[in-house]
Amino acid sequence: MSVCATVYGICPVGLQARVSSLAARIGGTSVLMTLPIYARVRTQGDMMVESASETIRSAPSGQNGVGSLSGQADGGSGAGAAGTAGGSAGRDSAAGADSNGEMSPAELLHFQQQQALQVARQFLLQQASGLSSPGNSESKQSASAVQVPVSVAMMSPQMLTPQQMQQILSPPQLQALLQQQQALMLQQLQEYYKKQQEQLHLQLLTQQQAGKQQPKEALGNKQLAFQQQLLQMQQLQQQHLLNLQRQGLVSLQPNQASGPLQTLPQAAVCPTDLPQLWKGEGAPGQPAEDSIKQEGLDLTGTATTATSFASPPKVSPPLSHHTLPNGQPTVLTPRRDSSSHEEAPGSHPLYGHGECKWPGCETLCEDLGQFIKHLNTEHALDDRSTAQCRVQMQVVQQLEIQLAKESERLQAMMAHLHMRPSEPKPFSQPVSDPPASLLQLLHGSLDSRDPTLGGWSLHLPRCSQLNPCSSSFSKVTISAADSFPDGLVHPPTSAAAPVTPLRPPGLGSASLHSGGPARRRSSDKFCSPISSELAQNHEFYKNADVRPPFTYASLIRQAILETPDRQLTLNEIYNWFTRMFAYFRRNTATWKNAVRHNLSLHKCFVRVENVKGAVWTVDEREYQKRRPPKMTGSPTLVKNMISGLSYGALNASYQAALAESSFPLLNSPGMLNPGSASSLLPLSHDDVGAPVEPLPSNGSSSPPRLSPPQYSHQVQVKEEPAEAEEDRRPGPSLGPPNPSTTGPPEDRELEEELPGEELS
DNA sequence: TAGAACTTAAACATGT
DNA sequence: TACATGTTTAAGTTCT
Repeated sequence: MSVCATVYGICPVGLQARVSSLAARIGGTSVLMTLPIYARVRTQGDMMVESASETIRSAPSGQNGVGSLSGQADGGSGAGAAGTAGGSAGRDSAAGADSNGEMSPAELLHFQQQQALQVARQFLLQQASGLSSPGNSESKQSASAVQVPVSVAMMSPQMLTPQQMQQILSPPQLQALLQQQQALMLQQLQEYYKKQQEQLHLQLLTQQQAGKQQPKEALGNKQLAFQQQLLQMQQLQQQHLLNLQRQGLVSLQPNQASGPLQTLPQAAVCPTDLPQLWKGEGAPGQPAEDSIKQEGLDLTGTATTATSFASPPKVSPPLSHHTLPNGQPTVLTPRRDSSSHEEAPGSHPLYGHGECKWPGCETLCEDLGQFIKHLNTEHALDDRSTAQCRVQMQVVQQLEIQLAKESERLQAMMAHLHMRPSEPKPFSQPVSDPPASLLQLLHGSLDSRDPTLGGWSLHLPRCSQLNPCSSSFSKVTISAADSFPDGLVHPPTSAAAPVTPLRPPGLGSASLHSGGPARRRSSDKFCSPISSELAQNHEFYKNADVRPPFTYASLIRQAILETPDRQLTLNEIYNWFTRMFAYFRRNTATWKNAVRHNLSLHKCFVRVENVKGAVWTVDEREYQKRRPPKMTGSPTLVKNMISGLSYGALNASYQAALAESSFPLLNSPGMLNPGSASSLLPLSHDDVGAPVEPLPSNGSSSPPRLSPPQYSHQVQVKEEPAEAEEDRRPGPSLGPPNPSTTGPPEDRELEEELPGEELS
């Protein structure tokens, strides 16, 4: 049996130990884990984004942050060389950078875009004769401004961690949503990139006429700018693809790069002339032969690009390199993977598949040495290289901004669709994603292009940068094949079971800490419809060695309430635990003691002498009473708390909560009117989804001795001894209310004393 | 930081 | 005596 660990997810703190122990428990069994791909590694690209001018000086190879995914096993020599060159270039250009240092990124980008247009103009002027103008007709229709489709937001689920999404959505919903996202994204991506390319093409065409007066001298720089603009688009595309990958929409394994990836590039394939322009323009300093050399290879057919995109790296380097329509040295994920496989240690971030991956270059280099030579000659310190670095920075920055925006939009959408309007809290206080961490995640996205990361499995270690728990994660093997599009690993077992994430479905943020003892309290205490969750994920808990995200008390209660007569012997409770949860089948040592302990400790469990011995029942009133933590004061406070608690409940059992399409807590009169707890409905909210029989029938049908002792009055029979005991206990409880003097079971004592006022 | 809730472990008592 | 059951205490963790 495969073991599903509950460790994935953003576990704020302290899960590490748990994870470790869990990992230990899992032992030799196959482990499926869902890990949020919270890769967070600061790459050169990141740095560059952070400080533009600085980066130019120090990270000339920052383009890797976006483009080069090929292994950088050796980043040393080659990168070092490039770095040196670029570094000096940056230094030299520092003056230039400083000169326009006042320019904001947006302005800079605008300026660059204008530059690109001018370049295109000039370039077209120059090449007017040789360049056929295909797509004249099509160009007109795509004159709309370049917009990032809304769906882009869907591509950055990093904004919402998988956990958050899980908390918000039930597994089926989550899956459905993800599927929709996938379809929508792919579709929109296709349209988007098509538009982008068409627009660029249009720009070129339109400039053909307008730009005839432009002086040729500025051509070089403007070509560069245009190049950069194209690069931007390509990188955006890459980013989107990466996001897709992160979501699991795109397989992590190269050989799994199937449908989505294949369709995407196909659609994204640009008109053949565009790459030609890209190459044909040939950077001023770039040997014409280089550009010409490659034109013929990749730009000939889109079909080729499409196939090479998804196909394993066996494709000839040149071909594989033009997987992206733009003719850009694409580094799409499949290729990245392949790169990681193929590229020997002695690779360079700017060198892969026998090509120079400098933006727009793609010069074929037989070996690293030749590449280095090429790098030093063609991409040496000059204005062009510097500008390209600068643009690369801007690209990264823009991508981040864009991702942030779209991710926020996604959040808002999710909030709107799945959360109560009255509950903005869940998003206002995300589990782990304040705006800052949003950027971190965004960084992570970009970082994922870090060529040093051989594969996506490397997300694990990087997780540590977000969460201290990750070190444990790294011990666990993550199988990409096991990942579902929703980014979760679903329980390997029980095909019959609902699509449940590996993490106990009800495991929200709270259960992430489930390693920890008290984590579940919010879930179980506050109306998590444990019964419905158990009903829905019965198979999961039954088969997966996952600790249920409920407290012992809630589980015991559930066990008891599930029986017709609402009473169980201790042994039956044991049996229920073992029957329902694989976890308790394995870890027998402690939990039985804990069960007994809880039965004794909590006042809500009442021992009833029965014919066949002692049985345990639930005093629902007491159980409800103990739920709300100390709450005093104003109704608003209470309301706020309820709101917050409902989020906790959602965390704990988002699935069940959504299934019920309402927040039990909010709907529970008992909760809203704690004072009326005594008038609790026969079935608490927890029982909403439970297959509990009608009370009367149960009561009547149950053995005579003690009619359903579910409620206090019923329990009285057996409670007598208990009460008597309590009476005997440090007396004050019955005398003048003096909680402080109550005996050890404060639980019972205290609760007795603040029945109504507690929440009023 | 304190307190509450929870888990875990253990000692002890009682009954079978 | 061994085991199951039940009570109680204490320590530790996590969250609020």
